[in-house]
Amino acid sequence: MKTSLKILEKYNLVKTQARLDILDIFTEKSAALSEGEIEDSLCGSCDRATIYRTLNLFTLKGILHEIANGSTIRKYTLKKKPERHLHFECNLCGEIVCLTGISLPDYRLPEGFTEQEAHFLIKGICKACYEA
Amino acid sequence: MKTSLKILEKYNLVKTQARLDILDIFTEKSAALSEGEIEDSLCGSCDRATIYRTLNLFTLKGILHEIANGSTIRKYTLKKKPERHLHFECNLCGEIVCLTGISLPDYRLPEGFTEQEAHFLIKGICKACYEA
DNA sequence: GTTTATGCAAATTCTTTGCAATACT
DNA sequence: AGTATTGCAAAGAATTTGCATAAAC
Repeated sequence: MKTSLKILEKYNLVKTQARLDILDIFTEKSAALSEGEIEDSLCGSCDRATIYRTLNLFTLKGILHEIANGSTIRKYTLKKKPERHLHFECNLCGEIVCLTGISLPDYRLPEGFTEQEAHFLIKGICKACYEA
Repeated sequence: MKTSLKILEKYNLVKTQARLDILDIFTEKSAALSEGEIEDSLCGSCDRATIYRTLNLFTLKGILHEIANGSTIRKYTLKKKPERHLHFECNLCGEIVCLTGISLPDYRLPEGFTEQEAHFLIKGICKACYEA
């Protein structure tokens, strides 16, 4: 069965075309995506409001994960385990990719602080842009 | 001489009241600030557009540093050395503070990737909220 | 006196919401 | 059939911009 369908079933969500289409994009692309990029990929087959509502729903359910980037445009990726991993945002092309396979730096929070999520973002020049 | 005045001189910027006032707030407060919070602090003595223009100018000049949080509201702090340090955002009160004094062991980026900035954001419950 | 910054208002961009129409179970 | 989702349009929030006025050098 298709991955996207499986995800909707796992989370007990109504299976609609919009949700399947949006999940398809995320399972195909490894980079983080914004609402606008999804809208472009779907070529108008799905309304902007629906995309926003779907992104919010998926984030709430834990299917997607919102990247802490320095911009006002929200970007999302499929949520992966382990939760704590590095993201790399290219200052030239703007792509945000997950750097899996890189061990995270270790740190200790001060007394009294409790960690719930960690967002590690490295900004710089990605391999593709460097070689271009 | 006042710190704010020194900063403007160091960066060769025209010394205006708005810039001094905004810098004063940053030197007094340790938490990251948004345009809205600065506007409130200034009680209308400075226009919204001016605050935005000033924040952008200071960021461009390297006086301020934009925090990579996951929200649509931009927050800034005075730029400190070392550039790579942890920020902690409280999920209850929303405050973002710099966790200086926490050492970040090294990590290695994959071949071909060049680092220009690192943004490490831990989200959770801050000490003040935990104790309240 | 010239250059640069500010204030105001309007425009842009990103995101959310109300509501009737449609799709899903 | 009944509930949940979508599309449309309008509203909202954050940020930027044009232009005349005011402040800084």
